[in-house]
Amino acid sequence: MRADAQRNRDRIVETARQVFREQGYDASLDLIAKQAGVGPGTLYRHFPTRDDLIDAVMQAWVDHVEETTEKALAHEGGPRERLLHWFEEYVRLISVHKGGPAKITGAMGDDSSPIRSKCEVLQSAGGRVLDDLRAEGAVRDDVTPLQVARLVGGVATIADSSDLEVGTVRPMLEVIADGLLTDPR
Amino acid sequence: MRADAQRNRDRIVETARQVFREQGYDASLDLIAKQAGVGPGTLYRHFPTRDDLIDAVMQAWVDHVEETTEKALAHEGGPRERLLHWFEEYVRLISVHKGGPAKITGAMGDDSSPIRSKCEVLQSAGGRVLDDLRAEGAVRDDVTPLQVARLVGGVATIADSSDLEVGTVRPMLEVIADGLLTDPR
DNA sequence: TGCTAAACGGAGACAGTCTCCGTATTGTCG
DNA sequence: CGACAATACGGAGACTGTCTCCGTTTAGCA
Repeated sequence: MRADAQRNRDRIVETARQVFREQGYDASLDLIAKQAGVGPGTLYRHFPTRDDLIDAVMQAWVDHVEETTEKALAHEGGPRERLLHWFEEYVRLISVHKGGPAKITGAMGDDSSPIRSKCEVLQSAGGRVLDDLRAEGAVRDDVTPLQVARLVGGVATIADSSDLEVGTVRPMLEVIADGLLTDPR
Repeated sequence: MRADAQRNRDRIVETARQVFREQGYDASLDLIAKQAGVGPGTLYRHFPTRDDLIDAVMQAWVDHVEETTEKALAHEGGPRERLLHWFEEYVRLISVHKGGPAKITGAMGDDSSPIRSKCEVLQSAGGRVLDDLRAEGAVRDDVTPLQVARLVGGVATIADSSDLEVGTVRPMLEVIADGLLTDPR
């Protein structure tokens, strides 16, 4: 890639990161272009669709996901405690941007989604948490990680669109956790 | 209201019902106006916001909700069976139009939403199902009907945006149900 | 230094939302 | 019946966002 192209690409991604954080994923792309000091054409050449741009923006976020997963796996406590801890981290992770929960949860299980690769990190993270608990016989095994992701993602989506406080989701996550755990609470 | 105003209002609602069913709730309002044979100004005078129009369209749907609720309350079977039956009916009800689950679940608990009155029917219906089960001591009492609506609405929202088959949601609803029920399964 | 492939960027086509205001219709009252 | 408010209509157009085309510029190589 030519040097100027690389420079512009970087500026667009950096600008997009800020604008998305402030205004959500449906912010105007032309505005992002202008703010980055490039023409709309340049933005659209680098990122033909909105999702392609979101994908690029998420690169740093992916690292954060991986780090958080490690911590969640090492979390102390009983199965219920660990499961809930992961759920809360998960909601926090996908809610960093407005509209994020819907976007990410929607992309899961959709092989053709441009941001699918990014969701995979999350999905495998959830899979690991679940596998660990399953190995102890703590959670039922007739539910797939994808289904769990959709359950928790659904709650996060509603919380996001209704501007609910993060703490508000806890009781709902508990219901899901209790529905998944095998042993009596 | 003047006779011509009433006539136009009716035509707009009827047209909107069809267009929403075909294209979802984000269909173009100017197109609905044109299709109804009125100017955009007329549509916007009758319905200042999109939600106001959706509210009017939903009037017939409300009757359907009430009828379905009666049946669900009369449904035979154990607590788990009855709860799940209601969940499935609920998902079906809010998913009649594309985008419906997000729209309806988002409006719940939002006192200022124009479509709130319509959601109330659903909410009280859910409350009745839950109350009945609670009276038998079958479901935990530390979870509010609103939280249950959000849990189930979340699943419906994801299913709607991911174009999932209706049958696909059953396992997820089971998790929620099991998380709510008090007795061992 | 000159050339060419690569990249830029902005004008503008297109679509949707929503408003303003001149025009038309309704229904009432003398 | 006829006229005159009050009410309602509707479309032109302002505004915003998406996305493309193509004439112009620039990087990087020989």
